[in-house]
Amino acid sequence: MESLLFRPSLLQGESLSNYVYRLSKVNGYSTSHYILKTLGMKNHQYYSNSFSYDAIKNLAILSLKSEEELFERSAEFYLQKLGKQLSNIFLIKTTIKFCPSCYEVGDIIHKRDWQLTLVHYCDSHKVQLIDMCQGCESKLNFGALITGYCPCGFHLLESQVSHIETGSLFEEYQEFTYLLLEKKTAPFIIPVSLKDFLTLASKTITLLGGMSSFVMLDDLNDREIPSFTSRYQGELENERLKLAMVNIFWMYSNFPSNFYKAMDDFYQKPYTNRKYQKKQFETLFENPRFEVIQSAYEGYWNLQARKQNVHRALNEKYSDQKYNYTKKDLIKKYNLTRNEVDTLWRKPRFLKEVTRGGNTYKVFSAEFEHEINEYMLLKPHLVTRKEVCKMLKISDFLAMRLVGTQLLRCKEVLGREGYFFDIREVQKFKERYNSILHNPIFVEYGEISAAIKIIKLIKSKIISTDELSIEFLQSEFPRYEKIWFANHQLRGKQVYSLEQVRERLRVDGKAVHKMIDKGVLIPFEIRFHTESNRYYFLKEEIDLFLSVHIKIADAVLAYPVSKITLQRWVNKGILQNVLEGISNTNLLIERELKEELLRRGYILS
DNA sequence: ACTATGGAATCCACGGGCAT
DNA sequence: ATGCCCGTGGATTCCATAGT
Repeated sequence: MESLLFRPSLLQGESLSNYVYRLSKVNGYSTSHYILKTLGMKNHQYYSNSFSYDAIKNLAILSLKSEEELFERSAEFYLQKLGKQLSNIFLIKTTIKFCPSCYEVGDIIHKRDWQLTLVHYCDSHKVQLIDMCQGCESKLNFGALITGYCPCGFHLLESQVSHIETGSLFEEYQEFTYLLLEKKTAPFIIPVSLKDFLTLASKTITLLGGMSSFVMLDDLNDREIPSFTSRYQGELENERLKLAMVNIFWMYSNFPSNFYKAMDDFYQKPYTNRKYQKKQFETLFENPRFEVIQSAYEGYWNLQARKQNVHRALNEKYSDQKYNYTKKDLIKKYNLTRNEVDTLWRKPRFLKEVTRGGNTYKVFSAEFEHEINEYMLLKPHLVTRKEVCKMLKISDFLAMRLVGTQLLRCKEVLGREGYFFDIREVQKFKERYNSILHNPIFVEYGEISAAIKIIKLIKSKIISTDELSIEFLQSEFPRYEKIWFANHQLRGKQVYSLEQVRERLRVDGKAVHKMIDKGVLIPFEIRFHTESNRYYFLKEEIDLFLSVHIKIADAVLAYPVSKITLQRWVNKGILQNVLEGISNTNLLIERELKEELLRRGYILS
C-alpha cells in the first residue's frame, strides 16, 4: 500500500469521515468507495465516523499522518474518553448535524464534535446546526451530506440559516460546552471535565424529564423537558434535546437557587414516579466530585423533612444505610466488650435471621440501634444499688421497694447482672421526694409504705406537694389509696382487660402497649403457663386516668383557647403531654391545663 | 419594632375500619 | 396477623392582628 498523491492537511475540527471525503475528492475519485475498500471499511462505519484500529493504521499510510492525530478525529475518540454508557446517550452515530454556512463553503461538511448531542451550533459561524431536512422533516445521514440532497429531493444548500440569539442562556450554555470540548476542565459549580458534565447531565435528566421547561427557547413549541434515556428517542428528538441540555445547564447555574427551584418542581411529580427517579439521580453521588451538589440535595430533603413533607424513611436514608450488624460490627462501632454483645444476642427481639452463603446467621437489626445508643449515653451514669442506698440514706430493703413500685427504675447493664440505676434519676428523686420519704408524718400510715404511696400520687399529679398536710392526708388519702394500691390481688376487684381499656381510651392496642412500656398505665401482669402475658387494669384506675386527662380537641371545646396555642404550649414544655412518644394525640393533664389557663388569665378561677 | 396569638392552608403519618 | 384505604390529628408556614 502506498500513500496517495495528494495528502491535504487536517482541518480544524473536521471528522475523520470528512477527511476521507476530502481525500477522495482531491485525488480525483468520484466517490469514496476506493479509499474505503483500501482501508477495509464498510459504508456504515464511514457514515458514523467509526474507524477501527486497522482502518486508521491503513489511513495513516495513505495520508502520511500519524495514527494518533487521525484517531482523534474519529468517533472512537469520544467513545474511549467517555466510556460506553455515556457515549450511548451523548454520541450520535447514525444521523448527523451540519452547519449550513460551513456546508456552503464546501470543505467542512462534518465535524467530530457535532456528533455530541450537547453541541447545537457551529462555533465558527455562530449558526444553529441543522439536523433534519427542511423539506420533509426527516433525519439526515452522512450520505445526504455527500450527495447534497435529502432522499426527498430537497437541496441542503437551500436550508434556512438561523443565527444564535446573542445574550441568551442558550448562547451561554454553548460557550460553556465549547470550553469543555477545548479544555480539560471548565468552571461550573465545580471545575468539571466533559465527562463529569455529561455524567451530571445524564443523572440530572432523570429529575427534569417530563417537567415543564424553566428556560424559554422561542423555536420550541413543546415546553416539556424530554427524557433522553432512550437513545432512539434522543436521536429523533434532537431539537428537544437542546431544551433538555439548556435546562440542565440552567439548573446548576446560579447555584443553588435554581437547583432548589427545579427540586421544588420535581417534588410535585407523583410519588411513584419520583421515588425511582430519585434513586437514579442519587447514583450520581457515588462520584465524590459532586459533593457540593450532594450536600445541597440532602439539604433540600432535610428541609422537606423538617416541614414534614417527606416520609421519615426517606429522610433517614442518609443517616444510616446499614440494616444489620454482626457481633464484630457492634464491638468495633461502639467499643463494646464481648460480654456486652453476647447479652444483646440473648434478646431475640433485637435479632434477625439472615442467610449468607447457605448458612443462617443471627444479626443485630439496625432498627434497634437507638437502644445501644441510649445505653452508651447511659453507661457513664450507672450506679449500683448500694450506692443508691448511700445517696438516699435508705436501707437496701427500701431500695428494693422503690424498684418494685417503679418509683426508681432499674437499668440493665449489658453483660452484668444485678440492679443498676441512673445516677441522674436518683439525684432527681432525692431532690423531690427524699424529704417525703423521711417525713415523720407518714409514721401514722404505716411508715414507708405510706410514703411510697404518696410519692406515687404526687408523681401521677393527682395531688400536689402543697396538699401534704396531715388534715388532707387523713381525709383524702384512704380514697386514693383505695384507687391505686388497695390490694394488689385482683380477686374481688373490678378490672378491665387490655381490650376494654383500648375501647375506653379510644386508642389502638399498640398504643396501649406503648403506654404500658412508658409507665403511663400500670397493669397487673398475669402470666399463664401456656400463653403469653395478659394485662389487666383496675377499673377505677382507668376511670381516674380518663377523668384527670383531656385531649386537646376536647380542651378546645371546654376552654376558651385555640388548638394551636395548646400545641405550642406542649411544644414549649409548658404543658405535659402524657402520650409523648406513644401516640400522635396529645393528652394533657386537665389540672395542669386549668392552672396554666388561670395563670394567663384565659379563665377566672 | 417586637412578641404572642389565631386562622387558614398544607403536608405527612397515624389510627381505625375493613378485607384477607 | 397483615395490608390497604381513608379520615383526621398534629406540625409547620404564612399572614393578619392585638398588645406592649
